[in-house]
Amino acid sequence: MRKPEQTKEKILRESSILFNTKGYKSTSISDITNATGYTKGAIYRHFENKDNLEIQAYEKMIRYIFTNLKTKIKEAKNTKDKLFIFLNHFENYIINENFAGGCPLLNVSIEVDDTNYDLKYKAQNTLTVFKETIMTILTNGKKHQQVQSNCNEELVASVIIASLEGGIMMSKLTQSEKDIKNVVTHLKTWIEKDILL
Amino acid sequence: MRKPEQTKEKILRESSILFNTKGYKSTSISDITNATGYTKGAIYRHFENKDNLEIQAYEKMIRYIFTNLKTKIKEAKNTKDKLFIFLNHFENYIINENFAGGCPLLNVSIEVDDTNYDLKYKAQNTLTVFKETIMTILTNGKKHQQVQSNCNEELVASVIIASLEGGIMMSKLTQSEKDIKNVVTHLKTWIEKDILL
DNA sequence: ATTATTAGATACCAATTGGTATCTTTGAAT
DNA sequence: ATTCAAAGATACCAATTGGTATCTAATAAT
Repeated sequence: MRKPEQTKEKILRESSILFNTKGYKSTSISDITNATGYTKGAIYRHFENKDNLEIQAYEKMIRYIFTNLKTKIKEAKNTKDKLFIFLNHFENYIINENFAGGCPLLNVSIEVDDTNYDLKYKAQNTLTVFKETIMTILTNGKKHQQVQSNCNEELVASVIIASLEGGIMMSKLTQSEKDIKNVVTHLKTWIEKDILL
Repeated sequence: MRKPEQTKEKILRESSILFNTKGYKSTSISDITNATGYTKGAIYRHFENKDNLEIQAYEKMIRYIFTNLKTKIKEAKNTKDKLFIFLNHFENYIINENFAGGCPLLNVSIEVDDTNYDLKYKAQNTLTVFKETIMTILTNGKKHQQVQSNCNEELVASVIIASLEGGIMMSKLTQSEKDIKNVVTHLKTWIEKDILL
């Protein structure tokens, strides 16, 4: 009962967890063979090399995240709900058990240097999409008279994402939900007071 | 003309740069011999093992940072100046050329897992000191009627540090000062409006 | 000047790394 | 039932890893 598609999926699934917890460079091929039960032969049949596996694993994580996030945001009716869904999503990197290792974007951003060209490029793209997601919510909010007209979308996007990512870093380090919760609490008050109408 | 003290200093100096740019795990002993011009023999005479070198290098960076930061904060007369010095310090991780690799705390926090016990402990301690620095400024500010009496010091400390670290991550990734500047701009307005009296 | 000590260089080590070539097994098509 | 391409296992490879043992050279004490 051989199912090559399932094999590739399992390799991607297990290596994603390893990459996002141990780190990309620190995860060896043999770590992945141990986790999956497959051998090198199986891995190198489905992936050109380790770099390629890293990129596909990262893309799979991000695709999963955005799929979830975008549908939830679409379902939300007003600007406030949409923004709060965004906040809750990041809070979940710490609160929710099945996001082992925290935010994939944060992890890759810190780990990559100029030698990891492709992975860095993917992460840059992720950040752009995150920022644009928030900016679009705010711009649409303005149109529907739900956001203050003097709101600087780009600045707000920077601030929201930065706070959340930093909060995740702090909470992961201290193994406590305290900091990310402080951040989310503050962002919610700030949004209601200074951004929404 | 052999100066063992200087040798150790040079090894620490060069490896600090490598650890903070390439990453701790990704920096090999031979990277360090190349950078310093010394050989393995010299390194292992001064440092028990690589883990120990990593820790001493991290501690040296943090000690340097806190020494600078604390004197500057002490020199500042009022709460606002003290807090702004803190912000400017983090902004410098991106703006200033001689902070290659960004914030050592952020880098270590993301890289370590449970196997890097000592380094993780050091980073946890760094974060605590950062938070306490801000909280002390705020508490003293309250005493001198410069900070609003309902200010939640712990929350403000979380938010300031999280935003700054996240901003650094974003600016490092995009190789642009935009995000960290957005964050600092916002924090300054927020502090003046909602924290100071 | 000789000696003792220590700093640093050299030469090695086993283990692990990513990667490849080859072999065996599986399952679908004939 | 046989054939055949593809999936995955096995066995290898050179390069690199952190680490050690040993050797040489430099300095300080005598």
